[in-house]
Parts: sequence; structure tokens; C-alpha cells
Amino acid sequence: MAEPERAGERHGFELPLLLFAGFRSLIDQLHTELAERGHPGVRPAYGFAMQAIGRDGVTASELGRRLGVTKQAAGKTVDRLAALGYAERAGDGVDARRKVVRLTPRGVDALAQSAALFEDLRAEWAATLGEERLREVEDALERVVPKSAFRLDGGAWLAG
Amino acid sequence: MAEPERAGERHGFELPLLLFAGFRSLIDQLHTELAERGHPGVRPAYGFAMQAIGRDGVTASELGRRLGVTKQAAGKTVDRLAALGYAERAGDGVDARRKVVRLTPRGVDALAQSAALFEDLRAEWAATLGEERLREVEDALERVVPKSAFRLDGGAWLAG
DNA sequence: CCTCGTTCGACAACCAGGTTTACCGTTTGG
DNA sequence: CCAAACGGTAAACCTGGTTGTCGAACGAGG
Repeated sequence: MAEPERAGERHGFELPLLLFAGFRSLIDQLHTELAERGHPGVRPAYGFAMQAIGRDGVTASELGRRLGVTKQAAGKTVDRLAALGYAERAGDGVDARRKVVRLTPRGVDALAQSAALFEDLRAEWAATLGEERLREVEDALERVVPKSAFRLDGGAWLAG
Repeated sequence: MAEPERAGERHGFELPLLLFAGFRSLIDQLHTELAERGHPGVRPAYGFAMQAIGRDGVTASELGRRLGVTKQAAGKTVDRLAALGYAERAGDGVDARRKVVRLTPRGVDALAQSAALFEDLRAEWAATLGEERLREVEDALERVVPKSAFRLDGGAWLAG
């Protein structure tokens, strides 16, 4: 009760909420903008997947390993991506079992736009907080986050 | 190329990853600890739901509104919570349509333990970063996060 | 050269969580 | 007093996962 000014005690439960809200607002803004730029169907999970496919393409099994899910789940994701025109499967001449998943030009475009938009969003934060302070936040998070949590399998985690 | 020291340029895509990783590591640690303290079955989504039920109880419809999902989805969540012994339904004497969902003592315990654990986890971060710096991170996030993103419907958002 | 183990892709059945649509019973207000 | 609004439930379906199983293709050994 001593200092009603300047947000008193910080409670433990606020921290995860703030982090999540920050993540969420970035992702929401990204997808809003992405939708206006010709990619209305992209969902957060697809972003992770396309990132994992990359410009060289991967097999479904390898994609599963990168995303931390089973090859079956990865295969289903590729199906949806393919249905939306973001990826396609092509047989591999060398190994008749393999089918390489590759991003279509449309997929590559979505990825490139996302990267640019993330830069813009970060710049907005920097405008509010100052580059200095934003940097401090990033550095702090990097110090406190175990690198084991720093992977590309967000989609899998979310679905628990 | 001027300063290879001190983590060069920060890229836009790192920010959401850092925020998510931070959130994720807190939630993972919470549930690991929770499991060791007699609540192995609790999943992140249940945490949101139990928080929304609160100590007074709510109807399924109201729960749905709080969580940002349909009443049907809320009802299913209550089913799972009830199956695990964290919540129970009771008829309301006044309005024969209503069935109030209440936390069981076990549910209340899970909620209380979670709150305590979140305090512990925040304290760990404070030990690494310093209370000062952690506070700066929290304040920065609060400034930059639109309060509209600061809701209790995380579960619904995750499932897209 | 042929077989054995491993890998890749696909299929089926299932679970968690969400959505629509639809219906029934209760409560309430014009 | 009756119709509209509200609470609960159920069915069918979607997205993302999971196991388990299977056949086809590769690769290393005998």
C-alpha cells in the first residue's frame, strides 16, 4: 500500500502472461499483415513448418525430426501445406522411397514476407522502447532461457 | 562487422522465438514441478481453465466467455477436468437450467501450488538477472503489449 | 546374389481441443 | 401467457497430434 504509483509488486504469474502476450501479439500482427499481402491462409503452425522445410526441401521424415513430431504428423502438415499451394512433393530420382517436399514460389514468398515483417515489428517495439532497452530485453531473455527450449517445435508443444 | 563481440545484429525473427521460449520454459518447469507434487495430469490448457473457474465456480457458458471459446468447448474441458478430479458440476437450486462448475479441493490445491511455483520461478529469473533487470523486462513488455492480447484465452489461441 | 534389418511413405484408429448446427428445457419479459 | 432468450447437451466435422501396422526400397553381410 506504500506506493500505489508505478505498478507495485510484480507477481510471479504475470511473467508468463506477459511473455505469452508479447509472443501472441507479434504473431497476430504478422498474420494480419500477411493476410493483407496475399497470404490469408497461413497459420502459425505453417510458419514453423515452412521454416523447417527451408529453401532446399526435406523429406517428411526429416521434417518430422526437425519439428519434433512423428513423420506421420509431418506428412499431414505437408498435405495441408500442399493443399494451400505452399509446398509440393516430388519424387527423388536417387532413392525411390524418398519424396522430397519443396516450397513452391508462393511458399518462398510467404517466408520472405514473414522475415521482412518480423523486422518491421521489431522496429516498432524499438520505436516504443528504444533500441537500447529492447536489446536489454532480448539479452535478458537469452540469458535466462535454456537453449533446450530454443527449438523449432513450437507447433508440437502447443498441441501438447 | 565492426563488433563481433557482444552478439551482433538482432534479427526480427529472434524476438518472438525468445518470448515463446521464455514462456515455454516457465510453463514446462511449472508442470514438471507440479507433477512431482501430486498433480501429474495437469496440462497447460487446464491451468487456464482452472484459473478461469476460480474459487467461486462458474457455469459452462460463462467459462466459455472467459476463455474465449464456445460453451460446448468449455463443457468438454470441464468433462476432462472432472474426469481428473479437478472440478465437479453441481445443480443450481435457483435456476434449474444452470449447472455450476466448481473446483474440487484437489483443483484448489493445484491452483495454489501453481501460484507458489510461479513465484519461485520468477525468483530464479531474478537471481540470474537481478530484480532490477527483470523488472525492466516486465515493464518493457507491459508497455509494448496491447492489453487486448492480455487475456485468459490462451488455450483457444494456441489451438487456432 | 540373396537375405536381413532399417528406412521411407502411407493408412487406420484414436485422442485432445475447437467449431457449427440443432434440439430440449427453463426462465423471463412484453 | 406465450415467445424469445438462455443454459446444457449432442452429433458431425476440422486441425494437429499420437500408436501401430504395412509394403516397398535401400544397403550391408554372408
